Amino acid sequence: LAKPIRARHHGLSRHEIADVALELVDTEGLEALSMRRLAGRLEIGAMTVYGYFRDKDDLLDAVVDAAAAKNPLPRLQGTWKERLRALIRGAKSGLAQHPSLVELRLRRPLLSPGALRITEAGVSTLIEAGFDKTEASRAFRVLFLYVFGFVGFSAKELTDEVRRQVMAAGMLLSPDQYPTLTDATAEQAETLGGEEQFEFGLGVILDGLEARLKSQSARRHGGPGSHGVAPPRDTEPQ
Amino acid sequence: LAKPIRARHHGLSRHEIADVALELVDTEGLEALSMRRLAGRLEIGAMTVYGYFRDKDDLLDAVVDAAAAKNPLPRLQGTWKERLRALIRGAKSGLAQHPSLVELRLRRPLLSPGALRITEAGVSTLIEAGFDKTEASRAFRVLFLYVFGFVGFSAKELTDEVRRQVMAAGMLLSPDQYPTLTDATAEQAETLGGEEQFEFGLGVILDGLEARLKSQSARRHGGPGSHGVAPPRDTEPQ
DNA sequence: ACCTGAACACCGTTCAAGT
DNA sequence: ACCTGAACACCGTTCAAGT
Repeated sequence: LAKPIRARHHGLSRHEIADVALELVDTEGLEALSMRRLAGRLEIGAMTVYGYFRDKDDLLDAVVDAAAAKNPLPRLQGTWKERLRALIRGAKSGLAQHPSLVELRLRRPLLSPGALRITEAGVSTLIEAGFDKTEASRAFRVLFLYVFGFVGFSAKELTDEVRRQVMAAGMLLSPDQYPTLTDATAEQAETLGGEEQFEFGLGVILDGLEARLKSQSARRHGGPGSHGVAPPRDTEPQ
Repeated sequence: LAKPIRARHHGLSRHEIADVALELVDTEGLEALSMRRLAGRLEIGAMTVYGYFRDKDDLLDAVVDAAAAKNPLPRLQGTWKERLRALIRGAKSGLAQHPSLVELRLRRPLLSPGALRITEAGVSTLIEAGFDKTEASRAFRVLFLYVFGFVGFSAKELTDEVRRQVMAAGMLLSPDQYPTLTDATAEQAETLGGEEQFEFGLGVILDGLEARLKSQSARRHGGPGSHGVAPPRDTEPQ
C-alpha cells in the first residue's frame, strides 16, 4: 500500500522531517507549515519532501503521530476512576502542548499505533472496572472527545482579554431575550478554559460512567428493586 | 469598532453574502470557500467582497452566525434532563448539517447573539434544575463541547469503509502491546460515529450532572451523613 | 462613493529535466 | 536512483486606478 520511499542523499528520514515539521507548527502555528517552508527549514529543495511523503496529508499524519509518541503515558494506579483521571489529564496536557494538532485531526480518525497507546490503556481500565467491550469502547471515546474538544475549543489561557471579550458580547444581548446570560456573563467567561473547567467536565463524565456501572451491575445482580443499596460513601478509597 | 460598511450598488447585504458563502461551504466544502470563488458565485469582482467584510475571518464569523440563526430551538418540555437532551440533540443535528463550521470555530469563542440562543436556553434550564450560576455555566459548556467534539471528530456516517479502515489499523497492532484493542477492534469502530454513540455520551454527561446535583443538595440539606438516602428510582418521571 | 483589475507574496503539486 | 527548478492553477490582500 505505502508507496516505497527512497531519498536518502541528505540522510533524512520521515521521522526526522516530521519532527522538524512539528517544531515548525509549535513555534509558528499550523498555517506556517507549508511544504515550501518546511523544505526551506530543512535546507532541501521544496520538491524533495515529496520523496518522503506522498502528499501534505501524509506528512500531517506523521506529525500527529510524532507528537503522540512524544507524550508518555502516566503511571496508572488507584481506582479505575483515578486511573482514568490520570490518563485523561496526561492526554490533555500532552495535546495542549500542540493545540494546532486538534485542527489537523478533524474528521479523520486517529489510528496510528502511537496514538492508540492511550486508547489501549483507557479501554482496558474501563473493562477492568466492569464495563463490557462495547460500553468500554464507547466510554473511552466520550473521554477522548472531551479532551480534543476542550483543547480545540478553549482559550489557551483564561486571560483578561478573553474575559473582556465575553463581557463585551454580553453587553450586546438584550436582557429581555437573554435574561440568564446577561445575569451570568462573568460565569460564562470562566467556562472558556482553565484547569477548573477541565476538571469539572472530566469529573462529570466519570461520575456519569460510575452511575452507569452501578445501575448495570444492580440490573445484573439484584434487579431494579435492590437499586439504592447504599453505596458506602462517595469518597474514593486510596 | 466596526469599520463602516458601504457598498450597495449590487443591492447585496452582508447577510445575503454570508448565506451564499454558507451554501458554498455546504455544497463544496470549507476549502472551496475562497474570497475569489465566492465573488465569482455572486458575479461581482473579487475585491468587492471587501466592501462588506473587513477580511476573511469577518466573513467566516458571519457564516457561522447565519448557520446558527437558521437552526430553530426545539420546544422544551419535561424534566430538566429531558429538556437538555432535546436541546443538545437539536444543536447536534443543526451542526451536523454544516459540519465544516466546527473547523471554523476552533480556538475562537462563539459569541454572536444567534449562537447564544441555545446557551441561554441551556443555562437557564440548568439553573432551574438547581445548579448555581457557576455550575450551570460550566455544565452547559461541557455539553456544548460534546456536540462540537462529536460532530467535528466523528465520521459523518458509520460506513463499511470506516469500519474497514479501523479493522485494518487494528491488524497493524501487536496483540502483545495492544491486547485490549486487538480484541475489541470492531467495538472501537462503532464508536466513531452514529446515533447510538452520540446518545451514549449525552446520557453519560447528563447522568454525571444529575449525580452532582444530588450530592450537592444532599450536602446542603442533610450533610454528608444522609448521603445515600435512596433516590426513589432511576427512571425519569413523565 | 463605490467598485475592481493588476500586482504581490504566497500555496500544493505535476512534470520534465538535471546530476 | 535521487533530487529539484520551472510552471500551473490556485490563495488573501494591498494599492492605485477606474466609473
